Amino acid sequence: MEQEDADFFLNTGQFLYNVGVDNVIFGYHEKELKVLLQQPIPLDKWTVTGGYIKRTESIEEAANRIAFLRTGLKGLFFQQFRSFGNPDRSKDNGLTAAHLKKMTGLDVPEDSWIFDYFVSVAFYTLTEFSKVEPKKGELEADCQWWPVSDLPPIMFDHAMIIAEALKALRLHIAHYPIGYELLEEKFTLPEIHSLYETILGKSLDDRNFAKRLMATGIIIKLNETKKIGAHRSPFLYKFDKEKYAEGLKSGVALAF
Amino acid sequence: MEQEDADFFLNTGQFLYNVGVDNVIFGYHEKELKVLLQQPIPLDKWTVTGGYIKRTESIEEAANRIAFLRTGLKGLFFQQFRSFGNPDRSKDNGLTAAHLKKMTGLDVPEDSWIFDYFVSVAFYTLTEFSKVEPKKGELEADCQWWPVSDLPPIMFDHAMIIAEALKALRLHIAHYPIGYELLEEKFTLPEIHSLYETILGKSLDDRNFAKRLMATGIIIKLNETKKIGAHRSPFLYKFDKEKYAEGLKSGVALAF
DNA sequence: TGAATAGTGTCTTTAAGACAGTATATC
DNA sequence: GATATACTGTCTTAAAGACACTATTCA
Repeated sequence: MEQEDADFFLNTGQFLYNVGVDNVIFGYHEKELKVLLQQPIPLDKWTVTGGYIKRTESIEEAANRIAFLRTGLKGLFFQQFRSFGNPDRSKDNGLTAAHLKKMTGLDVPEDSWIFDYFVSVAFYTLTEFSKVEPKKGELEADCQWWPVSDLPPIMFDHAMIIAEALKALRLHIAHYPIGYELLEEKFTLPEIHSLYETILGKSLDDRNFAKRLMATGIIIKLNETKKIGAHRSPFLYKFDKEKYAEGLKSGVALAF
Repeated sequence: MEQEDADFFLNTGQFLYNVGVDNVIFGYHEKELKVLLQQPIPLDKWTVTGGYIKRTESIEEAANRIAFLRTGLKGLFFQQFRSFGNPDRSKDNGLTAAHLKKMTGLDVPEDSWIFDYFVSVAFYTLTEFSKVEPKKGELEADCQWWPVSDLPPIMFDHAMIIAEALKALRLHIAHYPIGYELLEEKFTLPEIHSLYETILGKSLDDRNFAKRLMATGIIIKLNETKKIGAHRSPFLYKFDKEKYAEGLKSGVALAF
């Protein structure tokens, strides 16, 4: 990848300058909310996954392409929530051409465009993380899931980006349905209840939760139960696709 | 301005490439909601006011600086609402180097950075438009207020940007206090009532409006009345600065 | 039959929404 | 006193929130 690298660090015209995309990829599994982070180089600091925008694609397409590189998943639900830009945000004294050379052997020009002032258009997305095997990029040292409640040291302003993403997600959940990407096709009431509790970070009264969720009409009770352990079998539900799509468009009232 | 122009069109390093700021500047005055638009060149098409980001400033600072250029106002309330970016969004066959040359006499290179793919970080802001004398830039043909309900032909994707800004403003109004920038220091209930009706584009029951607005505590009734025509004099109110600031931070319930 | 989880109904409190008559100022 | 606008209170309805018992499964 010698020549490609040289081209990349010089940016021969494939990518936009000074603007990129950052994806806060949230992953849910069994009452745990995690976020996918990567290590740009072997430092004990992490960033959200992000990348550059090709001249031929929209910012949304860039976000999708970049998320696919790390997760192997396509067609995720994406939500743009804010853009970040100031001259100091990409400054981190750990990330220099010299350190990159030392750790990776790559010759990166000190004035490479990748060290320039970048405005970041930030998106968040949601997935079921047990299905995802994170794939690190060639220029990254690592890429893995971290619990939202117990993050490692974060580089740049990415701690703020994650915090804002979580805020946007929690606001979003009050106005739009959520869960399609995070649950099996058929799921139980306790499962979706835990999902909402985990994302919102607080407990929700089970009776009121069920009452209101059913009132929206976005889920349908099935005539099957899920066999679990030595306990009463819970009924299975599925999303009403049409009502769900309509809720995504025009909103639902779910202010838990 | 010869040399400066040449420098500008070549971008000698003062501005970021491929990313800029667009401001949807809303103006309110006597029950009318307007938006400040400019004509980049003498075409019968208009854009929202926008500009480029200096390498030394944040995107918020850029938005403030650019709004100041057009309105002469500083310290406006700004709200970032979305970023727009796709390869085709800046394509408008009316805006070419040849046409610019013809209309303005300026020699703009056909491959100037200003014709490139731009990601736009969009903000909206609010002001009292009767106090503002719009100032067009040197490269613009015109700059003036247009009623939101009766817009001229709009260039690029700026009709969508305006529509999204209005949507964001109307959503914002339900969660945060508004009006500080749009009303005199002392104002009457009917005045703020009209303001909300105008922004929301619908009529609000006067009794319920007053009840809820007072319940938030963000306005204080004064012991003065405003002398108007041959009618009962309405009481004056002012914003409770602290409650207002707190409402901006943590939100208020004003879902009209 | 004990342990663990599923599932649901009612009451209270609060907020939203609809609605109309009295008060005040000026001419 | 005619007119135009300011101002406010009550009732109804809907939603939110608090709360606890019964049902099922199987070890």
